[in-house]
Amino acid sequence: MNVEKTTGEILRESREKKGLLLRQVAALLDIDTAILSKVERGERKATKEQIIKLADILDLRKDELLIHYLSEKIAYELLDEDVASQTLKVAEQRVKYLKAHRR
Amino acid sequence: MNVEKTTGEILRESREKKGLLLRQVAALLDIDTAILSKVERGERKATKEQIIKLADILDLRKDELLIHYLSEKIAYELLDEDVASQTLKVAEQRVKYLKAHRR
DNA sequence: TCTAAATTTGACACTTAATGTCAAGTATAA
DNA sequence: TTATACTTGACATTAAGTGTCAAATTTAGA
Repeated sequence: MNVEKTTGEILRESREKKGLLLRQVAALLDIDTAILSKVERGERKATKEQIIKLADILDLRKDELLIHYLSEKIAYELLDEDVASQTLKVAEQRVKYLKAHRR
Repeated sequence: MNVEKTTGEILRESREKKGLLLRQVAALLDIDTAILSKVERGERKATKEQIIKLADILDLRKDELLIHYLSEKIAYELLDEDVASQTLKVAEQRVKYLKAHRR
């Protein structure tokens, strides 16, 4: 997983590679061009639903894009914590525990 | 790190061990008793500031409690994703990358 | 048991963050 | 140029987070 590119960069590159305009993709997402522009430049975050649609529109692997997007979101949430790495390790254990003990 | 207890359970146990009342701790946090009750029972999330104050009030290690709290928050955010574990692994790489390349 | 204190519950108010639109501005390229 | 694409910033709307209050319930001691 490429951790050096932002989700926005991936989206922009993919869109340009397909020769699509912001306007066109935004229309498919049913949002204003301005938002998509901001998403691609990292000024705004997309919603999960938009990411899923974008994967479809841009022929990207849905799971990969989702992991990219979610991990970026979480990384930014924790970036200012100096316990960030430990938190993520514990979070992994928690997820494992919670999924096993699903009520 | 104990991943089987919720943050709320830890807070309640610690408070009771000290013989403090909800009313008393809530007053120190400057919130209504109702909120603290809900936090301890997992019906509401505390804020980060409240967690830090609680560590002080209840003589808990601040970093440990914070990791507990943050990891729980993140685990719940991802619990419904079937890419949860992968996301957390990638998030770790991201944090490492972002911290190294801090602008 | 009685009853006072502690806790829980739910309706609601307030604030902040997220998500979006719009229109005017800037950049690009034919 | 000038038309098209993109960006910017002010603002509106909506959703989520955080809180209060008062009534209901539970708990524990006399």
